[in-house]
Amino acid sequence: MKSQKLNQSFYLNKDVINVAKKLLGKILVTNINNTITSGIIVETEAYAGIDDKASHAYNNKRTQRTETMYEKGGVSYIYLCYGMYYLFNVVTNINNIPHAVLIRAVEPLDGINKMKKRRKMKGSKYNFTNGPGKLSIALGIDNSFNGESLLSDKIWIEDNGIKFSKKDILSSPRIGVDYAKEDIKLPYRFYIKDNKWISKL
DNA sequence: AAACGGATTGGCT
DNA sequence: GCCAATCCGTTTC
Repeated sequence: MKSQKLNQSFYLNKDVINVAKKLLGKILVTNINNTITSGIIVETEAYAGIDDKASHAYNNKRTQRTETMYEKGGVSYIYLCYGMYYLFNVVTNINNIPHAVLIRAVEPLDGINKMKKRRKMKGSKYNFTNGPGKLSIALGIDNSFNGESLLSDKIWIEDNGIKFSKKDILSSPRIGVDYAKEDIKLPYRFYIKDNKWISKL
């Protein structure tokens, strides 16, 4: 099967949980100055908008930062975490519904040497895309990608025909959202069983 | 194997 | 001023 860029309708899906699961096995690609780097998405988290206490858009919060999430599905939402990491999210649903999926880990595919170089790791023994901050550095994603269309030729997601069976898709509570009160426990993190590139068990 | 602290800055209470 | 959708090198059990 020929690799196929995901189209607008994929991102307009109104069920962000379903999109988070369907993104597993898809390929996240960046093209920066004609350098292609990519990875297979193996870990995601759904953030379900205004009713989700873990979401930046909880309670319909609109700020300069969150405004990107209110856009029509199919753009990227990038924000700075802990003052030093740019995390990549896929905006979903229709205009004004601020749903998003955080990509937490990818399995390296194309441009592996380039990704290692961007990560500036000493030696080669380290995983370099098994976490949301790491994969952004590896793929060259920074704040300039905020609001960028996923139908563009700078960053996009494609379907290579990879399919995981249902029993290989596991769920858990989301990582690092201890502030989210009762929503801490929601099983909105999805990842591939036994995949060595996920951020943690 | 686990625990800890430093890096570094935007966005709130 | 404090905390955050993190990561890494170092220290301690």
